[in-house]
Amino acid sequence: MNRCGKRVQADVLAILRSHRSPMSAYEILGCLREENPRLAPPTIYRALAALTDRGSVHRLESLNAFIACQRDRHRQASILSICGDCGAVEENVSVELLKKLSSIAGKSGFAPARHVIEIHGQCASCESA
Amino acid sequence: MNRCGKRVQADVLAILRSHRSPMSAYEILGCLREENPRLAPPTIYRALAALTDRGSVHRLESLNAFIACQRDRHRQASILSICGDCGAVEENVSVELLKKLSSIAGKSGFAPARHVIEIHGQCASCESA
DNA sequence: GCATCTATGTTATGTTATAACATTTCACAA
DNA sequence: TTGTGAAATGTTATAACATAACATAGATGC
Repeated sequence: MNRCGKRVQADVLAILRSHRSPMSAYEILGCLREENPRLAPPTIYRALAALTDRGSVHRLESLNAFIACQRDRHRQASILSICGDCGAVEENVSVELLKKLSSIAGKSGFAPARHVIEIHGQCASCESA
Repeated sequence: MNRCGKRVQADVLAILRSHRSPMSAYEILGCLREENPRLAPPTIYRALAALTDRGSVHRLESLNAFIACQRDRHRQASILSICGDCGAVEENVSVELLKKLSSIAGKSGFAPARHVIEIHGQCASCESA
């Protein structure tokens, strides 16, 4: 039974792509329940796990929320800038910064595996408003 | 009634300092309830909010957990390296990295206010083991 | 067909966090 | 000294986030 899982993943991704700002798993669940009222949290969380594994979706650790990847598939960690006013998230990638970060952590012998980089602040349009 | 609040904060900080690895709010609550069984979650969360505000405690966003600050008071954001094996957290500060990060986010006009930088991986001693 | 494997569905519950209101404490003035 | 108000804390309840554990359904190979 593989088709259904892919279906849920596609639905979750479509919903996330139609939003500029992050959504919680339960918000996504709410949307999908309009079509299929029997959907339960584990289904959503499984779909989100698959999507984040492949990099199509990013999890915002500091918000407990999710957003569709805004760039081409990249295996590098993203730098996610989160506007506290409008909720919009901007995604950047910087190999150079990740290198520097790894070297700072690596001074003590630490071996980095996953980077979480989130910046809270105000986006350009909210700031000028 | 100011003394009691400070008291709870001091107790929370003492417990966090006696642990090398992060603790969840409910783990802290469990410890403090041995002394005072009537403590409730909001009391702990209020103490943690005060402590994180002053920088004595850091919140690990990707773990929903807390750890005592390992350095002198610093107003800069920390780089927190989290060992997935033993749970130990190492704290680093790098003004240079924060500048670079701010400049990357700032290219689009984003104004950073709070940085969240966490690295999951393996610490030196777990790696060599 | 039927055994078995894996994905998915389903139920229940665990974990994290906070809203809303009650109570206590304390400062300070009448 | 007692009344009043402000601020901290206590208390109850519940919201929000996440997963364990088991049931069921389809696919695949025998």
